[in-house]
Amino acid sequence: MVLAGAGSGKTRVITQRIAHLIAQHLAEPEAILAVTFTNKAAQEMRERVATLIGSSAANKVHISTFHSYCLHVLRKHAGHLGYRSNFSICAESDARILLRRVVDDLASQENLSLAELQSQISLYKSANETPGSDNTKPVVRDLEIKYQESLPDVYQLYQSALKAANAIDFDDLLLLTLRLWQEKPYILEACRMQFKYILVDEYQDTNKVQFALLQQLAAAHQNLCVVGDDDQSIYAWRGADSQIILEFEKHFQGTSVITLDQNYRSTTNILNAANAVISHNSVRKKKQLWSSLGRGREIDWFVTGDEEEEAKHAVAWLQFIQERTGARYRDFALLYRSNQQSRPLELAFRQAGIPYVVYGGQDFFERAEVKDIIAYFKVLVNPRDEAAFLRAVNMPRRGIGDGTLHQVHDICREEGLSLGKALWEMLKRDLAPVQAAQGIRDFLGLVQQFRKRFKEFKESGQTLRTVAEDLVLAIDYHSELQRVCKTPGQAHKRWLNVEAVLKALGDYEERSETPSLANFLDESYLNSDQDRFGRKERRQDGVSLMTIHSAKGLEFPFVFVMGLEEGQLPHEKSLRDHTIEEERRLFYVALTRGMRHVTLFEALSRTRFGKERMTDTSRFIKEIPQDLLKQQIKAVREMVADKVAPAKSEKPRARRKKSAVHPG
DNA sequence: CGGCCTGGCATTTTT
DNA sequence: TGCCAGGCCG
Repeated sequence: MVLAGAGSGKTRVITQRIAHLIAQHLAEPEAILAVTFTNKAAQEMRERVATLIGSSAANKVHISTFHSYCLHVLRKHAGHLGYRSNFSICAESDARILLRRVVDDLASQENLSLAELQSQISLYKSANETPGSDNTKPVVRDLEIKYQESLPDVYQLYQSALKAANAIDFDDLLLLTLRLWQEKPYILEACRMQFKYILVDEYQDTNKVQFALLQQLAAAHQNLCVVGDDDQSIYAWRGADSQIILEFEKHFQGTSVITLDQNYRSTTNILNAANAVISHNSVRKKKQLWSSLGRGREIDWFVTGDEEEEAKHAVAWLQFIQERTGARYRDFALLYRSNQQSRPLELAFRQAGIPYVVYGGQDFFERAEVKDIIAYFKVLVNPRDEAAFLRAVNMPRRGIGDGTLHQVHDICREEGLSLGKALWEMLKRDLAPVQAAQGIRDFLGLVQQFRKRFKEFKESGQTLRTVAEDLVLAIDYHSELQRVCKTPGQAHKRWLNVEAVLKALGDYEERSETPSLANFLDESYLNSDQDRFGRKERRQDGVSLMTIHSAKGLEFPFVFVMGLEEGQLPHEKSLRDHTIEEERRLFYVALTRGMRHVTLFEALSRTRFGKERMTDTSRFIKEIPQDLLKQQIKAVREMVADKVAPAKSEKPRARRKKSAVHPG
C-alpha cells in the first residue's frame, strides 16, 4: 500500500511499477491489471505507461475502470445470472424512469422522492446489502421512516423491473460480477489466472463491492498494490468507504506500507495550512506533507459583503495577480462547494470580458436529444429495454397515449413478452385506438427495418454511421428539434449534439475491428467523458470554474476557494449528517490543488433559497494558523448586517416588489 | 397532446 | 430565487 499524499506523484508510482514489472520480466504485460476510477484516468495512465515501455506493450496491459472490467466479464457470462447477453446498461436517468413506474405501481400515498430512493438503493448496492427487515444496520442512519418502510419493496420491484427490461444499472455491473464469481467458481478461477499483478489507483474511493472484487481477484497471487490517500476521500456519500484503505493491512497479511509525504506541487505555506487543517480530523493515517518549493506568499483571505462582491473582488484580484506575474487565464481555478455558486462568478467574468470555462454540469449522455437517439439504438439492440422503449415510442409524437402504454405494459407483465411483442399483440387484438394503432404500426415497422439494417450493414455496403444517419432522417429528428425548441439557436445547438453522437459512432467504427451497435453503446455508456465528445475546447485559454469535487486530481498555479462560510463550506447538510470530517477533507483537497498561491473568499451575507442571510466565517479558516493567512477586509460585518436586516419584518422586499408590479 | 400554472424543493456526481 | 414535476385544461 502506497499512502500517497496530495501532489506526491501517486500516478507515477503505478506507471513506474508497471514498467518495472515488465522490464524485470516479473510479468507479461497482459498479466497486469491496473484499475482506475475514471476512463480519463485510465486513458492517461495508458499514455504514461506507453512513454515508458512503448505503446505496443502498453496496449497489452489491462488498464480499465472497475465498471469496464466488470462489463467485460458480464458480457461473456450474463447467461448464468438469468440475463441475456445483450442486456442494456441503465444510466441514472433511465433507472429513474423504471423507478417512477415502480413507485406508481406501489400506489402508496406517501410522497416519496425518486432521487432519494435512487440514491438509497445505490448506497445499499454499493455496500453489498439489501434493504430488508433482517438488516441490523441500515446503510444510512436517520433516514425518514417512510423511506425505511418502503425501501425494501421498492428495491425488490426495481430489481425485477430491471430484469424484465433485460437491463442492469451501474451498481449491478459490480454486484453481478461478484455474484457470478460466487456462483461459478470456475469463472472466478479463470479471471484470477489471467492476472499476476493488480494495481489500484485512488484506493480511498473504493466501495465495499469493489473491495470484495479485488479480494477475490487478488487471492491467488497476492500481488496487490494500491495507491491512495485517506485524506482525499470525498465520495463517502456515494458509497466509497474510507475504512477500506484504513484497514488495508488488516485485510491483507504481510502488507508493506510506503508513505509518500514529499509534495512536488505546492509551496510550503499552502502545505502547512493544509496540514494544519487536516490534522483536526481524528480518523486518519498521520502524515505531514512537505515540499522544497519555497515558502511562497501567505494565503490571502478576502472578506466581502455578499456573493456578488465576492465575485467582483475575485475578478479584480485575478487581474492584479496577472499584472504582477504574467500568468495566463488558464493558470487560475475558482473552486466552490456547490454548482449554484458559479452563477455570480460567471456574471462577473462575463462583465469583465474574461474568458472562463465552467466544468461539470450536464453529462453529454443525459441531454434530451442524445438520450432520444441513444434510446433508439438501445431498443434496436435490446428489445426488452423498457426505459429506452418508452422514450423512443413517442419520439417523435405518434399519438400513442398513456392509456395505450399502460395496456401494453400489462400485457408484458402478464404474458412475459417484450414491449415490442406486446405492441404486436395490441394490434392483433385490436385494443388500441385508431390513431395509436397507426403510430404503433409506424414505430414497429421502423424498428423492424432498422434492426435488420444495423445487423446487415456490412453486407449492404453501408456503415453503422450511414445507417444511423438514415434513422435520424427517418424519424425526422431535425424537424422535431425545431418544433420543440423555443429559439432556432437552441435547436441548432442541440442538433450539433445529435451530430456529435453520429460522429462518435463513426469514430468508434474506425477504431473497432468488429464494429456493432451493441458494442458502441457499451463503450459510450461507460465513457461519457465530456471532453471526448468535443464539447469543450481544452486548448482555449480561460479561467476554470468548478466544484471542489471535480477539481480532485487537478492542479493550478493559482487557486481561489470561494464561499468559506459555515453552511456553505462546511455545507449545512454535513453538519446535520455529522460528516464534518469529509467536509474538512474537501477543503483539504481544495487547498492542495494550489501550486503557487491560494486565495480564500468569504461573503458576510449570502442569498440562499431566495433569502439573504448573514453568515459566519467557516471554521476551517480558523483552523489555519494565523501567520499563514493575510486577511484582506473589503466589508465589515456590522455594516453588512445593517443592510441585510433593516427591519424586523421577514419579507419587506417581496412586498415592495409586488406592489411595484401592481401599482393600482 | 401540449401548454400553462402551481407547489415543493433546494450538496457534492468518477461509472 | 429558480427549477422541475405533476396536475389541469383547452
